Amino acid sequence: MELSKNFLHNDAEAKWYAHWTKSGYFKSTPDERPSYTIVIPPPNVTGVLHMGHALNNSVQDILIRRAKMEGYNTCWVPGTDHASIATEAKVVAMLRDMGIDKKTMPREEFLKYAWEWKEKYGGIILKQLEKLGCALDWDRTAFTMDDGYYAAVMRVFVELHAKGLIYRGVKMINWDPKAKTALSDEEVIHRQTNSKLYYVRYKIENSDEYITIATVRPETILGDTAVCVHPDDERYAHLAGRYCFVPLLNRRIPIIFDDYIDKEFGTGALKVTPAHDINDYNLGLTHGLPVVDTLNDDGTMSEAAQLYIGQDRFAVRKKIVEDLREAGHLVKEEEYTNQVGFSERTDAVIEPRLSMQWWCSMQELAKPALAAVMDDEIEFHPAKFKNTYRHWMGNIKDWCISRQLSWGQRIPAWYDAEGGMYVALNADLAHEQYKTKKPELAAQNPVLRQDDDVLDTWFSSWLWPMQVFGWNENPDNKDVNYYYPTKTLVTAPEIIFFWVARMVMAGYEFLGKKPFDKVYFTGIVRDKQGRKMSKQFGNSPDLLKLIEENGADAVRFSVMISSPAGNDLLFDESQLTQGSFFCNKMWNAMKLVKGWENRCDEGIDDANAKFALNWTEARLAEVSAEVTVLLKEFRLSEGLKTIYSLIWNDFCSWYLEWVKPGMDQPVSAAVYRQTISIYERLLQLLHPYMPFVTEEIYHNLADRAPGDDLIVKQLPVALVPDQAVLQGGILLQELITAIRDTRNKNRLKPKDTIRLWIQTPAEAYYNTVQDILRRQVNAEEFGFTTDAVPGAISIVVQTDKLYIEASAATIDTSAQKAEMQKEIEYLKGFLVSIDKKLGNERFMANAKPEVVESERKKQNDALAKIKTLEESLALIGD
RNA sequence: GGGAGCAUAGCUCAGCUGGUUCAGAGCAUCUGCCUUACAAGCAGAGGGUCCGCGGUUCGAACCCGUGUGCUCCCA
Repeated sequence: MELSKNFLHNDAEAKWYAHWTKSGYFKSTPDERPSYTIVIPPPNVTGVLHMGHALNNSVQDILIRRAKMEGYNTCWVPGTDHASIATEAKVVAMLRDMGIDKKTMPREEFLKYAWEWKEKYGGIILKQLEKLGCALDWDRTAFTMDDGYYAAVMRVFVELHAKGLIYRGVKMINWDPKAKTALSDEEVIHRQTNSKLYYVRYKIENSDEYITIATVRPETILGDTAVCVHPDDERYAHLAGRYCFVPLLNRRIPIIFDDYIDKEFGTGALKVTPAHDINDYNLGLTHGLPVVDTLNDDGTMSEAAQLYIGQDRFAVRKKIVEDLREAGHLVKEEEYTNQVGFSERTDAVIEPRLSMQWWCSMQELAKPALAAVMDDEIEFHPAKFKNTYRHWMGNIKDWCISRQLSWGQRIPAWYDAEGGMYVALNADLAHEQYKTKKPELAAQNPVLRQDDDVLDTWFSSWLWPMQVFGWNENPDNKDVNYYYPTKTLVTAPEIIFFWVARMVMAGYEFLGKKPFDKVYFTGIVRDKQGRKMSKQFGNSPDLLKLIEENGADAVRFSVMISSPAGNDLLFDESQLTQGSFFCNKMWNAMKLVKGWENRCDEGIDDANAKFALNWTEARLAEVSAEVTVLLKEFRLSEGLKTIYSLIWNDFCSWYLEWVKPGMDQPVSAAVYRQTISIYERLLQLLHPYMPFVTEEIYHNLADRAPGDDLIVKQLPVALVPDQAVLQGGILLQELITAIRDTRNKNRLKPKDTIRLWIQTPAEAYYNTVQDILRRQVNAEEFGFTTDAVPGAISIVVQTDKLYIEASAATIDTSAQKAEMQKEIEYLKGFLVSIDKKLGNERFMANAKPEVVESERKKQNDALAKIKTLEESLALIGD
């Protein structure tokens, strides 16, 4: 078979993903092996794959593939989230493009369109995960609006309601005037905004005096029902019991006193608008103020505002300032920065609004969920997020779960004509309740009206780790028992409250068990300038294009290599080239090794190659152990760096060069076989990170029996590396590098040969490596000496002396001397610091014995080396 | 306002339990090589006030305090 010059990622990716799927490697059914389960953070059904997903899903895929190799029965469950607000917005927009107004159609018809939209576009993001190579069990694909899932949400609602943990009530909520729905606190993003602070004066009743307030929202003046000052504020003490008038409306409102007021802010007088500010609302409750709701649900002024009715709040803000100015009520305005809440989904400015909504009481649910994380029954990685979690959980507020939308699980509450309410799993059961409660009226069989609202999407996704395994149908089923609790949740810190915390609550509340053992929080993907990648910014590259052009492995490599555990990663497209270069490097190494296949000779017993083999085996054992630890600690980026360096430096740059036969020379069959074996294990180590290229090369290295695929190959037992062998390898590398450096410094061309003489007490060692050494430094002659070689360049490696003779060299003895002197000086300084330490009583008394021992060793080594260097230096002459 | 985190080579970051063979990696830079696996490569090199200041310690990039700058979360 002719091998291509480079690794061709497009062919390999399509081929191997199809093969893995066909072979059923992604599928999982419970068996006798231990399970390793991950549920995907369900991406938004409206979404397309972006860099955040690439990171998140690469991490999950790495964990899953590694677990597979460790013998676990792995199950990675895919799925999507119905994303109430976002999806509804998309469908409404689609209808508008078709010339249809959502308001004109009944709910059922709208839902029909929504489902059509979902069927058509909802699977796109999952398809894209295939391109990334994700080993997902596609047969288990779940959706938060599936029938079974829907039923689970209903049950949870009804149960929590029965326990009194879900209730209906009027409270101040976050209103999104664009989506026309309530939002939870978590869906509001606070941003610092440049605003203006307007000073407006209110006339005092029966007086020529005015009281001046400061506000950033002058349009809410129309809803004012009091002016409030601090009881200790002497400026206003004389106004006790007095009234003033709302400008433009001349509504008579009281001046009230409350120590909530900050005397320093503005004028120390606050206008109170209970309908449109949470703090004002609370003041209103304390002081029994009326509530005047001056806004409609779309952010225009309501009838109650009396003025500007039907006009948008921001237009009115401008207008009312002009009108106040004209009427002589505007005292001054100044620049001011404040925090303004925006809708996470629509980016509309949030209106605090009093509204009847459904609430989930969180305090009780939070207790076990908080304890589980604090006690590390659920481990957070990195652990710093425990603080964030504790803080939120400790100050938890009730959760507004109703949304004024159509797309989502409709709230299972029914109302009768008299205002009675029946919460039940379905309409029939609601009717049953009605009949029991009002038998006389029920005889007429009236229609009960179902609540129009749907539930917050997170009220369904908090059941994700349970319900994807059919918890609602039977909490004791085989899948739940086998896969739950899941092993690791991989997600972004931004949804720690939205989702992670609530899943923990749901897990304990409904199943009595945690939903996952560990949570790994990835960083946020940022661009080169450090900005968070987002659609709005347009700084997120087209991931599918990146995969198409560079290959999925290169994309995964670039994302993982720059992704330190729990820290943000700065993504730079130039990192992609490093990934594809790496693929290519491995491809070429394969070509080299394959080239030996027909040059094998069973008769060759190559002692030097044996040294190389032993050393590489030891390195492989050493690094494998390191990688195991790194992966366990979620230090995936470091793991990848470690493997990268093992393959590129140790295997390609050292080992392959050491065992490479000369031109047209035969190669020892044993060396060939073991090289293949080593390469296989290297590929296996890398496979979780870069699945396609490794599988491709694995199959190119040798003919494989059906089912012998890298993805399912079990990791070999861990071996303990031989330290002496490792040291021998390091010495050899130092020798080679030192001699090459000397060659460079003396302007020897690569083709110029040298004669090499070694003065060492360890000749046996050199005998095992001399062929390698000679070839690597292009030495035509090699031998031992007990004395200095006149006219040769002398260098010291560790404590051995090397003499290099080269006819082509123009030897620069002064540079050589300078270098040696420099090193001697350094070593002497080093020695002084060690002597100081060893001579220090307190060091000797306090330091651990092994530290003292290592200092002694350092001392001896330094002394020996100084001695050698000084001897060499003396021989150089002038 | 409350909390968390970060500051190490030109850039991005490692550096676990304090111990000069520990100041490191990758990229970038410089020098020499088209050596038949790979120029998408090979070989070699240079580069740092470990943010400033103070302290603890026999010993500090690491621990403590403080200042400065930046980032994030919550209100």
